[in-house]
Amino acid sequence: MVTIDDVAKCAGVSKATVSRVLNNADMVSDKRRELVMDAIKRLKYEPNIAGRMLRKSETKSILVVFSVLIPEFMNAVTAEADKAGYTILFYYSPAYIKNAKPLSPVYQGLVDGVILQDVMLDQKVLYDIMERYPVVLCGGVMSFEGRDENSIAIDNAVVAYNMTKHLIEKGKKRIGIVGIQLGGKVEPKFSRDREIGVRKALAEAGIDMIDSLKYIGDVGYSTGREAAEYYMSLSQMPDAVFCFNDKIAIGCISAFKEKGLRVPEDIYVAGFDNLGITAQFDPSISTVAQPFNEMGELAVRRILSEIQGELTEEVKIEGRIILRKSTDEEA
Amino acid sequence: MVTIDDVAKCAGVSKATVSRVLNNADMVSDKRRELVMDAIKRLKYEPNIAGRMLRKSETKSILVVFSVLIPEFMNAVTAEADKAGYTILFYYSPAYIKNAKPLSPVYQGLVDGVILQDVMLDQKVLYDIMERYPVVLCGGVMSFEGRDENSIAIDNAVVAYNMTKHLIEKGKKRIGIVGIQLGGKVEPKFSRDREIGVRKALAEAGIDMIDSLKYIGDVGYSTGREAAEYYMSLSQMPDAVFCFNDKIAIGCISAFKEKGLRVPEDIYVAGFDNLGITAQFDPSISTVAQPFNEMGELAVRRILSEIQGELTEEVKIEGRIILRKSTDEEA
DNA sequence: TTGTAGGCGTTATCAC
DNA sequence: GTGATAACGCCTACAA
Repeated sequence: MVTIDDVAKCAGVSKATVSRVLNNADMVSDKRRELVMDAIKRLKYEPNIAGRMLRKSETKSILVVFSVLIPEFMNAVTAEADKAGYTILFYYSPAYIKNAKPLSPVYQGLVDGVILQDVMLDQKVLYDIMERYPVVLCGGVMSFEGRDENSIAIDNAVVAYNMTKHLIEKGKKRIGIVGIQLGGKVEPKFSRDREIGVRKALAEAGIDMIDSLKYIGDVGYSTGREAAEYYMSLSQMPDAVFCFNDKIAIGCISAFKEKGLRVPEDIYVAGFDNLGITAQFDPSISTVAQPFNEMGELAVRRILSEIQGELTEEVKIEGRIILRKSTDEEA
Repeated sequence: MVTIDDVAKCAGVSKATVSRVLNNADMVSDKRRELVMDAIKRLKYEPNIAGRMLRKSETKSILVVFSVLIPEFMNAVTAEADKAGYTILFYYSPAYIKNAKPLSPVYQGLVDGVILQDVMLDQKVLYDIMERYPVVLCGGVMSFEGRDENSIAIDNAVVAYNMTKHLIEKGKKRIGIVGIQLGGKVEPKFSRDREIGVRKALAEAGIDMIDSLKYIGDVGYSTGREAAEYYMSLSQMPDAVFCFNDKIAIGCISAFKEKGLRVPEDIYVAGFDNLGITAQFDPSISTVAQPFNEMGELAVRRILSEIQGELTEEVKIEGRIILRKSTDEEA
């Protein structure tokens, strides 16, 4: 391991000087600063986290706990943190965490803050973490009571409302929704919000939401298949199905097609998330795109401002509906 | 923060004794051990990780650098490490890394070892990391010269050979392949290996590989679309296309379908990776499944044995071809 | 502007 | 068995 001593020797200065260069103290002569920078590069030196932590109780790294991989988000988070000299570490976790066990790195104090992306925890565990670190929530899977500015998500009700309005304008009246349950039990906030949006659009159009057309299951293709089978078993099928994620929509469409139903001719199906595959699928799938780039950047900026005790401006991020063939013959 | 000193004072012993109690050294008298345990409980003492890390230069965590998310792999890695009391941290990186910048956690002494999953680095950077930490390679994206037991991947040539044999048995003779390039430049080892397998199967069947039927591009749907367009522009099209990943296969099939070509009736298409979507797609897609669970477990066991300086037995893992409609009318 | 020195909390090596 | 003590790598008074 390369230490600050090695750098100092290599650059022919004292380790205090090296430390000063690292910490941007500007009372270092340009000449020595350059010497030091050179040595750092040559030796590929990076300050040892343990040493720094012990001394400053600061690690310059942020933990992102995630349950869903979104490359765009990961890229954005990593890049934004990098700008500020922070390192992002990812920790993979199930979408729903009941106890704190899966979060050991959090408790080891190896990071300065935690971003929870698409992870739903028991409120007690959440508050326990929040006592130790700044926490930012991402993805709308759960809500903070109070600290709403630390919750980063699109307004799910609004986009669901817009999508539903589109279906209604296309003449659909019997709209089924497929909601999401995590760990076979809990419906995350974003799913409940989307339902609220759907109901609002229906209500405004004077259409009754038919409760029996709501199906709920976990994330994944099979939920879509089950939903499709359920709908096909009804005496009167829905004329459109709004699935609360794309995998569900894909499973749903596949099951319909296998039984000879045509999408969109016989029934509309919409998804959510704008996975790459939705543009490739036959039919291409209407869905909702989230600005994952912005979300990642925002999450990092938010957590850094918490860590550094500053305030940031409130930024709104918005989902955008994308209409494709599965809900629009002419698309 | 309560330290080991506080505990020592509270229990009326030296901190050395407290440390011994904590580290299960059994040369502590029962009487003092109890005293210490009592104090620890009363003060809610938890050893400071930074201190321990600094002293032992052991972090009990492993970094997994990945460019492709495979939930099965991540689960397996996390679970297997957990068994041994290790924590897995993930670090997201592009598939092809030219310099060491994206690997800062490695240099910060945050981890005891590194698993590189589907990440291709400059050889110089790789060797540099290997000088500092045990490294295990996963996914066949590059090769170790020498240390082959630390390279975990299926035998890509063999499965590609098997898939090609299947195509040949189905009567196909003009077989196109779509290879993979990372960062727009480098063809990873697994792609080259797959080509070797294809060529071998063709050679054995006495069929000439038609070089103009090889297309190469990056991972992703659009490569498949480009390949399809390329093939359709030829005076004589291939009768089967073996794409070296599923996204490419999907893009390829989509483009064919849009031009009115039917898969499998007019042309066969096979993929690689067994993404969930391949079973849902229309037509369902023949592909190769990799045992990601085993790979994850194996990778962790391998790296732990490196860290602890033990030897493990050599285990072979194998890919498995899965035949579906896209290469088999009756499937 | 630079270097020296002390200490953050822990464990390991000594003596006793 | 037990207790002093010396590191581990870093940052920051303080002295020069």
